[in-house]
Formats: sequence, C-alpha cells, structure tokens
Amino acid sequence: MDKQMYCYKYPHPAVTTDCVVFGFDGHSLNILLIERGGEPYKGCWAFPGGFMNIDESAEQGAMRELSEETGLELKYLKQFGTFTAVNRDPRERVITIAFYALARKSNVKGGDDAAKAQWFPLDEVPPLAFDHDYILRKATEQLKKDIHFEPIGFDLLDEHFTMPELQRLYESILGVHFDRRNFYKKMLQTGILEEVDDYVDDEPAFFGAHREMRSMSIDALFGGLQKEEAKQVRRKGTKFSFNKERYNQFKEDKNFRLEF
Amino acid sequence: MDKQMYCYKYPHPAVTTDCVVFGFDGHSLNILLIERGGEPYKGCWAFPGGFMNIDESAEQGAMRELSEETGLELKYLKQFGTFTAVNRDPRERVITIAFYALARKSNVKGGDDAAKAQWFPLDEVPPLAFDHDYILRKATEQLKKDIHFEPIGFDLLDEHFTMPELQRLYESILGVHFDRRNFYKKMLQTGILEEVDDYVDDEPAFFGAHREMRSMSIDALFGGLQKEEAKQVRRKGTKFSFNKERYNQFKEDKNFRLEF
DNA sequence: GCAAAAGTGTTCTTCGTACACCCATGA
DNA sequence: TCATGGGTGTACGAAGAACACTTTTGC
Repeated sequence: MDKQMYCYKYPHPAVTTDCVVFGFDGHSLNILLIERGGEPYKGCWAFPGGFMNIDESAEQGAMRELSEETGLELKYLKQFGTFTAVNRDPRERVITIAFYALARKSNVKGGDDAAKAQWFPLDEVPPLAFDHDYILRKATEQLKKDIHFEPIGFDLLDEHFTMPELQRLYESILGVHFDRRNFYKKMLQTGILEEVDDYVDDEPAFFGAHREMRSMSIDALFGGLQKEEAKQVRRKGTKFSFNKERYNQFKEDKNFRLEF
Repeated sequence: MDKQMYCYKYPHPAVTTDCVVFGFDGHSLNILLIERGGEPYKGCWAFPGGFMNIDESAEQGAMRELSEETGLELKYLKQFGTFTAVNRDPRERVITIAFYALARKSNVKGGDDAAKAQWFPLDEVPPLAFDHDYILRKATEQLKKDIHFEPIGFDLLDEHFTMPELQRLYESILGVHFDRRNFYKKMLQTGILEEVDDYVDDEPAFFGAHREMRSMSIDALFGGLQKEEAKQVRRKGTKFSFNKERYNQFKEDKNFRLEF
C-alpha cells in the first residue's frame, strides 16, 4: 500500500489549490494565513491549500483544504488564476490553482495540517512561502476589479451593517476615500439596500403595542411628533441589509453599477 | 526509452493548455479551430492546445502548441480560467489552463497535430470536443469584460484602421449597436488614437512639394481652399492608429475608461 | 461638556445620449 | 443619379463631485 506508485508515460506536474481568504474587522482588510508545519518553508506563513485529489474538482479541493486547515466552511470561492512558473516549488513541478474567498470574520482555529491559522491586516502581511506574495498581489487586484461590478462586499460584513461600516470596507479594498454624503446617495440609489428596523423594540410602548389600533384622530393628533420620535429612537447607527432579490432585478438594467 | 515511465506516490492529473484565438474579418468576430486528427473526439473541432511540457510554463506551452498547430506567433495570451471537472477528458484526469488570444486575421495553415485549422464566425461555431463549448462561452464573456478596460481591440485590427472598422469590432464583441457620432466622440476623447496621414502622397503636387516654401501671400491666397482641398484628398476613409505612449499616460488617470 | 462620528441637500460640472444633414464614392 | 457609407455638432438630461452644518453618542 505504502509502495503503490502512479506511473505515466509523460511527466505530470502536481496540482495544488490555494485560497486567499479576505476578512474585514471594521477598519481594515485582513487575510487568513497558516503557519506551515512541514517542509518546505516550514514555519513560514502561507495560504490555506494543498494537493488536489484525483477525484475532485479544484473548487472541491480548495474547499476541503480550507475546511481542514481553518475550519471555515465557505460557500463561494472565486478562481482568479493558475500559477505555473517552473520552479515555484522546490520539491517537484507544482502548479497551483488559486481562489479567493470572502469571510465574515469569526473565530478560526488551526486544523490538521496547519500549526496555526491567523488573520493579518493586508499591510502587515509577513513574507510568504512559495510565490504566495505574488499570488496575494493578484488576488487583491482581482478583488478590486470585482467589487466594482458585484455586490460581494456584503459577504464581508454581518448581515446587518451600518453605512459607515460599508464605506470603510469599500475604502479599505479600493484604497481611496469617499465623501460620506456621495457614498450614501450612491449606495441608496442602487436600490439593493434595505433599511433594517433593528431598534423597533425600543420605540415607545404605546406606538409599538397599538400600531394597528390607532384611530384616525390619534394619528392626526400625534402625526408629526410620532414620526419624529420614532426616528430618534431608531437612530443608534442606522442598520441596512443587502436585498438579494432587488439586486437580481437591478443587475439586469444595463445601467446598473456598483462603481465608484 | 519508449518504456520509461514517470512515477509518483500520489496520482497526478495531466495538464493541458487551450487557446481561444479571436479574429475579426471586418464584419464579425471569428475563432480559430482545428479539426482533431486523433482520438478522442477525432474529426471534431477543438481549440489549438495540448499537453504542457514539464519544463515550460503554461503560457509557454500554449504558445508552443499554438505555433505548432496553426503557425501563429502571438505575443499576448490572456489566461482566463482553468477547467477541472473530473470527467472532462475520457482518457485520464486532465485539467486545462485556458487562454484567449487576439489575432490579426492572416493565413493560418494546419501544422503537425491538426488535420486543418479554420476560422469560424462566432455564431456558426460547430459543436466542439471535450468541454470546449463551455470554455468558449467563458472566453467570450471574459473578452466582453476586458474590452471595457483595456485597449485590446486594436490587436484585432490592422495597424491602421478606420473608425467604422473599429466601431464594427466593438459592436461585434459587445453585441450592441452604437450611434456613430457618439462612438467617434468617445473614442477620440480618450486621446489614445492618432490620425494617420495615409494619403498625404495624394495631395496636389504643388502643396506637397512646396510645403515649406509657400510664402505668406500664397497661404493667404489659398488659405480656405487649401485646407478644404487637403481634407478632401485625405478623406478616403480616415485612418487612425493606436498610440501606446498616450495610452500609458491616460490609463493612470482614475477617470480613464474605454467603456460604452 | 467635549470630541468624534452619523446623518442630511444643493450646486456645478461632466458625461451620455439622442438626433439630422452634407459629402464622397462607386454601382 | 442614386444608394451607400463616411464624416460632423448641438441640446438635453442624468450622474458624479464638491461642499457645511446639525444631531447623537460615548468618554
């Protein structure tokens, strides 16, 4: 069993997958690295990944390795390049198929192959194993391009988020600063955001309990005041959520853009 | 020699490259296919490509195969995806790294591995071998995306081209129709096009030969007429060329777009 | 109560789009 | 001479960019 070998008439490269996992801590963009437990590059930081099995697709392999090494179960991986330089691995000829993933930052623990897994802010990434520095550069370039056209930013935030959080995310990814008012306007007029009444429970008991029972006269009496009051109560940082149905409608419009 | 085998502890997939070559005949977008001379899919049409050698990168392999099978020597290949479905090749586990290329349509002759190579308009492509139909769809999607941001269209045209030619190219790729005036305006205001005086030799001998010798009085005398005449002579379809230096300047501007 | 962050509207400029006529060429 | 295709300018509307003050919250 141990001595079984797989033989081919022509030499075959080994094929690995690598996964660049992005996360957002509210202020800067991070990536998830594992410290390599074995040679080569033992002790160096590298992307989660490993050899693709012969009976799985690259996507499946990348997800399996990600789960084994970090415990993360992500539904979406984006393939952004395959790296084939002849000497990129000292062991043998290895090509790697690279993906990026977007994670809501949660606790990530080390697994089988990884001594440990750890988040690093993008501007404090240590030198990486293999050609992973180069791969990282390509991954961030691709993310920058993609976020202009797809609502992937929301995969990096909690389901409910505030507008300033969203803005900081876009600014981290694109490395630019936006005017707050213009950002609000543009995001809202895409139509894909929904305001969330996170704080509706805090509103005065009268309006909460009797919402359906109010007579016309009470409405008229409290009209202006009621709106004012509700607004004040709700505002502790207005929360929004991404509305996927609306996105599916809007993206058909040729003029729909998420661009800035 | 014939019996030498390459053996590995774990099974390795074979790795191929495939190349989707786009060409433009002045009216519609074409792709270059070869008729397979061997099994599997003997007699089917497929992209030029083949097994990657162990001592070459995927790019090198793709260019080598392209040259061997079609005689084309192209400087730029764009990697747009790696296809890894487990059963995509009946022989063994094969993954393919796919590129697209842009060619100025010239005479392409069959080579070693290909019984013949032939151009097909995109809307008359026959059923293809392996998963090449799927790969073709991905290639055209990628080309559509890329042409918004990179001046790759010019690689499909002769060095000197007319504005209507350029417009037909964009319309073929994007599948839409543009207003001629708006297309002119937009293309010219990108600043990356240069008008070419292809027909300067045709201008009246007097102005051609004596350009530097004309006295003020003659200039004054012929002023309006001269401009008119020169213009008329030059206009047999104004030719433009792509100015790479200017592109390199302009693309730094954050507002630079080739989009429509 | 003070500092930091959230929320909100208007103006100006730029860009996209819609649209019609003249000229040149070649059948 | 007629039909086809190339070449050009303007006016309107939409979207982007610049910009300041008030309210709320947390220390």
